[in-house]
Order: sequence, then structure tokens, then C-alpha cells
Amino acid sequence: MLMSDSSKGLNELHEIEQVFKALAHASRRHILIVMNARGGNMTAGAIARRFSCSWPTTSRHLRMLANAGLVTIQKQGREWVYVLESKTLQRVVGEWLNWFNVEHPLSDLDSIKETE
Amino acid sequence: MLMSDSSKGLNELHEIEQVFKALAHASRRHILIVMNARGGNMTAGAIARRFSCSWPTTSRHLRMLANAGLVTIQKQGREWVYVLESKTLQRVVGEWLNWFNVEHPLSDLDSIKETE
DNA sequence: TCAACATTTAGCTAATTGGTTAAATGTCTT
DNA sequence: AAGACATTTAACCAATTAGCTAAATGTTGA
Repeated sequence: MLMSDSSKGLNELHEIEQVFKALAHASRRHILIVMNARGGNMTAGAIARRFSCSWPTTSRHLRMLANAGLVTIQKQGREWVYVLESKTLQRVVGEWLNWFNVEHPLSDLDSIKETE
Repeated sequence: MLMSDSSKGLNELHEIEQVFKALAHASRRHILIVMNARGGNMTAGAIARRFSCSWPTTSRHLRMLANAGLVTIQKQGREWVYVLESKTLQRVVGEWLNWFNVEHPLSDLDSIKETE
């Protein structure tokens, strides 16, 4: 998909937003860790059985992870297989974190007016 | 402070929880980025002036960042200087993220049938 | 086609969060 | 001591979130 620099910037901001919101809840972080430990692929049922909350609640957590791009879904018959997208997780969080490694010239952000 | 292994584990979980909750809001991530760009030290006023929301709102965001250990406070006269703790940020988020780099022994369980 | 299965979606409520304005706390200057 | 200054805390309200139960969707197999 072609897009302008500013659209790309907005999309990146949106991605960061979705990812950090998804990571804000302990259950969702836990789901990612469990999926990772089990090789990155699990059915919804296998995930839901590991948690004490109801299936619909886990289902919604999974949807939020999917919206953030941290998992993808592959329907296989009547099972839905969730696939951990650890590359996306690494990229989005890692790149954000990297801002705090680099020396940034003051002039970069100094002129930006916050408007939120 | 001395503590048992399990207490240490609980404290680490608590730290992760606080940090990811703090990072869940765009304004708080923004505050960290601005502080970093300005060298890691800013007064509450200098921070608050950059945002369009009211001072008490920014003040609360700062308190949440402080509770997570991502900033510390140094009172200097009538000014409160906030200090970015980028080491803590790097350590907590980086170590969590690192789980998704490593091959975990549990992934051997992948071949074991889950449902029973 | 019917029933059992795997899972999500709908609809509701309780708890949490983020925003506001007004009052309070503590410091500096004269 | 008085008043300006820097900032937080208190109290309140609106929006969002996370949990639940019940109903719906789509799949498999007799």
C-alpha cells in the first residue's frame, strides 16, 4: 500500500497505541507468554482452559491482541487457531524502547507543540 | 532489602504490572519521550506547559509514572524536578520482551496433545 | 437433518480511568 | 507577615474496560 509520510507516521502511532493498550492487561500479557512457551500456536479453547475467567472474556482479550496485530487467526474447521506474531511484538515495542537508547538532539522535539 | 525468592518474584510481577499500565496511555508515553529528548530532567511546570490538558491531569500522569519507577522526583525549592529513569524502563520492558527472543524448554511440550 | 461441539457476539453491570475545577500545601520575595 | 508562585490533592463526572450469562454462528459427524 502506498501512503504519504504523514499517513505512515499516523499508522505507526496507531499501531503503538494498540500494542501498548493490549499489553496493559496482565491476562493479555499472560496469554502471549503462554502462547510463546507452547511454540506460538494454540487454539482458542486451549488458551481459554488455562485461565480462570470465562471463555467470552478470554475471547475478547484475544480479539484485542488480534486488533493490535500481536496474534493472527487461522480458522481450521471448528477450531480457531491463534498464532503469536512475536516479530510484530518485538518490532513495535523494541523500536519504541529504542528511543531511550539513542542520544537525541534537543532540537528534534524541542519545537514540537503538544496538542493532545 | 532481603526477601525470599517468591517475594522477589511477586515484586517483579508487580513492577511489570505498574510499568505496562503506566505505558498504556499515550500522554504518559509522550511525557517520557519529551523528557528523554530534553536530557531526562524537567520540572513539573515545563512538562505540564507542553500538554493541552490541565495541570492536575499531567500531575496525576506523573505520579503514575513515579509509582511505576519510570521517573523519580527531586524537590528543589518550590519546583519539583522529575528525573527520567530510562534504565528502569529499559530493564523492565526489555527483560519482558526478551522472553519472546529466547527458545524456551517448554516449547518442547508443543508435541504433546493438549486436550484431554 | 439433528445434535454436539468450538467459539464468538450481544447485552448487561461493576470497577477503573482520565478529565475537569476548586482547595490545599509548601516556598520564595519583599 | 503577605502575597505570588509551583505544584499537588480533593471531589466529582463521563467514558472506557473487564467481567459475567445467555444467545448466536458456524462445523462436524451420525
